[in-house]
Amino acid sequence: MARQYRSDAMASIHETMEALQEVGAIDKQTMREFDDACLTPVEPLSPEAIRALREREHLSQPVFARYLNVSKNLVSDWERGVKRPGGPALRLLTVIEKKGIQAIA
Amino acid sequence: MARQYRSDAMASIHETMEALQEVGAIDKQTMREFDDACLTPVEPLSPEAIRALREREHLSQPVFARYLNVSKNLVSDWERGVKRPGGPALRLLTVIEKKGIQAIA
DNA sequence: TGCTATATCACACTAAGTATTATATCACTG
DNA sequence: CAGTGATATAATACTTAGTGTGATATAGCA
Repeated sequence: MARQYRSDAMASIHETMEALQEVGAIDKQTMREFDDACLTPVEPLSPEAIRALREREHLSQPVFARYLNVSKNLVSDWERGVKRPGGPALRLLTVIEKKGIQAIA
Repeated sequence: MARQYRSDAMASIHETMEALQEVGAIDKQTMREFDDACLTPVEPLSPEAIRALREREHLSQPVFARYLNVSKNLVSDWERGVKRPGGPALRLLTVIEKKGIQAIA
């Protein structure tokens, strides 16, 4: 329950804020700062953390790779520490970590 | 309601399948094929489509960039057709297109 | 009048991500 | 037991996505 709370709350708050902004009740500046505060920070993931994440979802490397829309070799490289997931890839992994694979399926 | 149906159904079906597999009712092979069938395909996005997507969410380039965990210049490049979003970035954009920005917030 | 945010643009750089190929292991099956 | 297929690791070479810096132009707001 605690895991779901943050994102659900954020979703409804965001909708409310958007409505207020469209109606002119709050200015763009406030909306901008709100959006900034909304962001879930991304922290680097260790190779072990990536493997643990994939195995938590009961997925093989090839299937996991297709979920992320990357090549299967890249997942292998991530898990062996040969390469590090970058900007958008790191965001995807963070989303899966927080909300599960169904969030992006 | 139609927009939510597919992913919600997929989520619960996936949970059921996982439970069946853990209990040994279905084999890994079947699970693999099921996972494959689950994937939402990613189609390339035109520069205009990316811009339309961002504006639909009422986000500036810098804020949109922070949601995706990319630099603000890259979003500008995407929207002007200078660069094309690749593997993981394309998956992120597709998720936002189908489920909204709150899906990854 | 300035201040701030937005957006376009140029440029050089790093490394993420791709494709191909090969190998070893394990599970399933005829 | 041999054979097939999926998984995972591995090496290599290549392409380009993505970064960072800095400059410019514009529009809205105090």
